[in-house]
Amino acid sequence: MSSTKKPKQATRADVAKMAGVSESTVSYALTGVRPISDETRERIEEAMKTLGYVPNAMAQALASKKSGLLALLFPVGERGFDETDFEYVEAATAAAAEDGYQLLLWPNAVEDVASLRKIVAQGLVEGVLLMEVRAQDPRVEVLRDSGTPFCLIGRTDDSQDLTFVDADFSQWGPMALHHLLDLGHTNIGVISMSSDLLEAGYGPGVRTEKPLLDLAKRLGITITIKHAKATIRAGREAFEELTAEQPDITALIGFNEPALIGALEVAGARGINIPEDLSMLSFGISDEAENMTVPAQTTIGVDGRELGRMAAQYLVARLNGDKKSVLQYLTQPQFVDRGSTGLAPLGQK
Amino acid sequence: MSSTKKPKQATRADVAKMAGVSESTVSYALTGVRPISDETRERIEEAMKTLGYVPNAMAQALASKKSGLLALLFPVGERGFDETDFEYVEAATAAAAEDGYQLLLWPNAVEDVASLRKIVAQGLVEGVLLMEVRAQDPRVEVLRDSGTPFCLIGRTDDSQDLTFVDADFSQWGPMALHHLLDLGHTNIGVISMSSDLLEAGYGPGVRTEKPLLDLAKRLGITITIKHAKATIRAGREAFEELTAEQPDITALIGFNEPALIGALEVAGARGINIPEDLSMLSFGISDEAENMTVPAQTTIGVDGRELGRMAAQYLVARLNGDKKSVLQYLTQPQFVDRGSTGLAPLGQK
DNA sequence: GGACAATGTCGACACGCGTCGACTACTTAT
DNA sequence: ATAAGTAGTCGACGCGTGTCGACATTGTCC
Repeated sequence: MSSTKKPKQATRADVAKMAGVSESTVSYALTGVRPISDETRERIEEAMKTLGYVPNAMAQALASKKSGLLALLFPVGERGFDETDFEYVEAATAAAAEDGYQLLLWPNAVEDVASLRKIVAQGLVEGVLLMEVRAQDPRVEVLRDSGTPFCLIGRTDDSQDLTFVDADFSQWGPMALHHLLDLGHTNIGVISMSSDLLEAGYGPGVRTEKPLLDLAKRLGITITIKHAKATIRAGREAFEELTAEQPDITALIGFNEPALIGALEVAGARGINIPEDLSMLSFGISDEAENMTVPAQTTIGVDGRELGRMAAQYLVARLNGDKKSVLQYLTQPQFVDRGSTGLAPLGQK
Repeated sequence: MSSTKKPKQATRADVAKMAGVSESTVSYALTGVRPISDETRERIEEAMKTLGYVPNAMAQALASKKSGLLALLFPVGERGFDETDFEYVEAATAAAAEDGYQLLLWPNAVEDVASLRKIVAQGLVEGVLLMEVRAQDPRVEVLRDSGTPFCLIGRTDDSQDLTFVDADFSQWGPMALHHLLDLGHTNIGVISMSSDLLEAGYGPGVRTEKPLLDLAKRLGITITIKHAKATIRAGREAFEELTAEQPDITALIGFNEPALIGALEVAGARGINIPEDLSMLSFGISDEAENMTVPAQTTIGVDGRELGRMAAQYLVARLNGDKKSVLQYLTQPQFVDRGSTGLAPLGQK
């Protein structure tokens, strides 16, 4: 019967005693800060193995002032996690691990500044990764004057002094318009994210729409935007409203994955063929989401893995004392043609 | 210019000095373990406030052997997070917070037993919550003989000695069958999750299918199961195969949200009306997902919040020294009628 | 032969906190 | 008046590490 008693973790003292050396020698064998003879090292390592010794994380952290922990502030009660989020969480975790750091997802509401302040003050984590950053984000201020290194995934309006990685959303609209204009589309509908998110200053929404609208005006393209919540149902309604208002649109840009699926459903039910009758182009759909829409969507998006990896690396750079250099990174949009766009049906050549 | 210098955190010594008391007095003022005069307490609290004192988490943990941290092992490289997962993560976080614990999501692959062993050995977390539990899960053994208290969300095949919360999946199939049989359905299709998950021993799949098939045989109901990956595309294909093989099915049970959406799309395109031509019933769709399907689905599922809350509470109970009592909880299935089932079309009355 | 550096090891202390034992100044029961 | 508490406080120590200074040993270069 395997008793589930508390198997008291062996300590450095135990290892030292068993190996017949002093405690500091054990330390140096572990860290390599000072040379140790191969002979002694072997004895120590054997003792560690038979005792199942693992250094106590908290004692290590206390003594060295380095916990090896990074926090990824994990938004709760918000827009849910989509595939892209997953991608960069995974990539950031892996990148942090490569540098010897553990990345923890710390559930925390965006508004809960008090908890955040306590988290960084109690010194458990060495650095913080912030996602779902808003245009004006109260958390940034807290982090800034806490002295804790941090890196944003996204950015605030006023971020020239900050460390961040973000997608270059300003290019998404123009890139999409040029592509569609080349195909002859001059009347384009957009199904974007909910107005709530925009008003809260959600970066991807804010930064994308304006350049898109500005360029459309310059190019003489008619744009009609519908904002929808991130549900299939909302997407259906948005598509119906959109086509009712503007029956002549020949192309649709989607920036809201669930809503896009809803739009596709309605289009399918109406016998609208894609791309023959209607071109479709989606923002921000990840590779994993490719199978989530039928037909697959031609996409302008971001490499989530790249973002996550860069974020972790920037943060680690700050931890390693790089206080001076500007660490800011904007990923170029990725255009993936999956055949959901084609020549405009009226063929104005 | 707000300098971003390291504002060295005040320590207990600083507070003691400013308040003119000993360090231990500061401690007792904080913990209340021993009485402190109101007068001194006020001086101390004022000092703490002006110094911005927050106890150092690692020192506290080291001295008290209590870190106040719980880990929720967060599966990476797996089936993604769905809405229900979110629900119980959120609920568990909240429940843990109520008992004074922080719940961290610790990204960790299910197979990465070595990391897990290190995590619990280094003593950073006091307890562990395990999700995505498999029928045979190597992590359980590691936790068991590490002595770290843990609680499963889900269970293994051999879990009579373990602490867990889980949905009572064995009831889902029978409940669904009785409901459908009452409506006159005797030929039922099922679109379930991918075979990969089942073979890996993914509990919800395994525990649901057998009772469903057994009861169907007893009742003389024809069941045809298709396994599909969790994508809309796979759901479309599954539905097409299913209806090709069994053109006479009058009801469809879905246990795979994305695939279900795909099935709905195909059904819609074929002009199949729900529930007039085909009844549909879904397993495990959460309230949040209600808007993700059109029409909304009649559902047999689980209250994710309840699960998460119970899991956290059970774990905390173990931490508080409750070693003896059996802490195991199976949630009753929740039936929510959203009108997607109706009388079988052939009307065998 | 001695000066010097490099190698290998030990002891002592600090990190910031929890907590035990002891001590003082009272209060209450005897 | 004495014993027996109780409230309030202090000093010392321990938690398990990292790391600095000191020391002994060995090798190297003139």
